[in-house]
Amino acid sequence: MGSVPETKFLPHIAYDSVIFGFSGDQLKILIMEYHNTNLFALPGGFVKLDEDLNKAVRRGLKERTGLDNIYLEQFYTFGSMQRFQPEVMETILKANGYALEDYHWLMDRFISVAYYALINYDKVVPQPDALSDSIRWYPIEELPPLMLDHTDIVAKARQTLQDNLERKLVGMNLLPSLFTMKELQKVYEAILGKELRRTTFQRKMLSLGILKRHEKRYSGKAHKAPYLYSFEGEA
Amino acid sequence: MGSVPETKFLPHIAYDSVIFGFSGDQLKILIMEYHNTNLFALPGGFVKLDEDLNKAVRRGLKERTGLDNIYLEQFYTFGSMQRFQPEVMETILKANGYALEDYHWLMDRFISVAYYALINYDKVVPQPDALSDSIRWYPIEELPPLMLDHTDIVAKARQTLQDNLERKLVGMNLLPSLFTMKELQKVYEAILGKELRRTTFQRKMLSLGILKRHEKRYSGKAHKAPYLYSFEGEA
DNA sequence: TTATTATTGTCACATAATGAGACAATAATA
DNA sequence: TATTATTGTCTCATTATGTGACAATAATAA
Repeated sequence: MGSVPETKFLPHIAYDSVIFGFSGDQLKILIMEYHNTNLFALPGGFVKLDEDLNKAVRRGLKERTGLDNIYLEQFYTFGSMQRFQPEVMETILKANGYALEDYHWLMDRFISVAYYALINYDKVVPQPDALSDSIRWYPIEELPPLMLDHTDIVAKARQTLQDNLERKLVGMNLLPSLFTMKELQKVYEAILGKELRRTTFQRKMLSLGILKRHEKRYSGKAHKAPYLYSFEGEA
Repeated sequence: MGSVPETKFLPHIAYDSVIFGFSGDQLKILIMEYHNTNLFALPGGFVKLDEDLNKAVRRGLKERTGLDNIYLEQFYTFGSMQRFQPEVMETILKANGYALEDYHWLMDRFISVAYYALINYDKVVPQPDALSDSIRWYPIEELPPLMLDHTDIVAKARQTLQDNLERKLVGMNLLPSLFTMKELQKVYEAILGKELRRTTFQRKMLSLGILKRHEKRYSGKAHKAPYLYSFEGEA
């Protein structure tokens, strides 16, 4: 759930986004907290009457992250009756001083189309919306209790990300344009939730032929400096 | 699009189903034709106000195929503005003698959640609905022109089926409970749209440890009879 | 200047998976 | 009894992956 409408939106249809970033060797996602409610939720929003669904999601992502051209993938649409809990939205609206009559459409049943996004953590300054007083990164393993079925949505996003890890070149979207092999490996490990063998991983990545090798990065540490890489087509 | 409402449905939300069957070494899907319109479409329907999305789809599938407990997977939600063509629905309603005023909600914009189903061809007697005079199997390679974005929906269904072929044990759902290795191979070939090596395929399938071998099938042909197999847990 | 340390890039070998063909077994027919 | 088409299995080559060894090297310590 997200911004309160000034224009008209399609009733009963929402989207939620699981926005992944990578920092400190951890996979993280953006979570919002609503004013004075102790309610945590995925960033989401609604679709304008004459707006493409995908466009609506990109619009919302742009508002929240400031980023265009994000890697974005729709992965599931949640439509069970269990997610219909009007008292939750009522709590949020009341806590923010909105009159229920004006926003009654928000307390109807919603079906939510869920997307995940992969972004470069360092490029983002998360922006809360009108109803939430904070939006910040949480390690995927240390999420607060989320409202409605948002915990399920996160779980399914992660599963999909794992399934797509080889098929689509997912790793690249979570890193800056130049990175070391070790950093890339850490991304894969964070997504899969398990450790990988260094030599096997390195051989595999190089054999794909999608990495371009650049000069070394001198880290200041007492050991051999690693090469920097970029993905072919970037940098 | 599908049955005309007697009870109330969620506005703006529809589902479409790509129902796969396998017959004559070909992958086929069920396509409806609307009365007197020359319009072809995927079987679909709407969600009751208090009904789970997934339940709604199973309900529709049961009506159309007579089958319960179908293998069913949601794969994408289509929400572009391009799919909003009220004149198409107008044509269908007029051709069926419905008053537009009574069904105006059908001419609104719809977002469609798409599912694919895998069923045993021989167990199905397709049932048309109130608006369509026919529903029948078409080989996936020989579809008539479909209305709206249904051609895209079919293409995405097939792509998803291919992607899932190894990860999920998809083949089993398209065959009767007893089948030969060659029949199983034909299913895989039809889904992938390419031929596979007999010996490699056979070795692979047997190594999975999910096939149970039964007595041979004597086909009456002048050659060695193949074993019949079932999937572990069935038959 | 030289040894030490941690990490990197690469190689070598073992094991597993897959591609490709050979061939015997066999059910019906000639 | 020979022939035919197809099946089940085997073998060998090729490719991919698991696992460890080892030299190269950037900074630090001696």
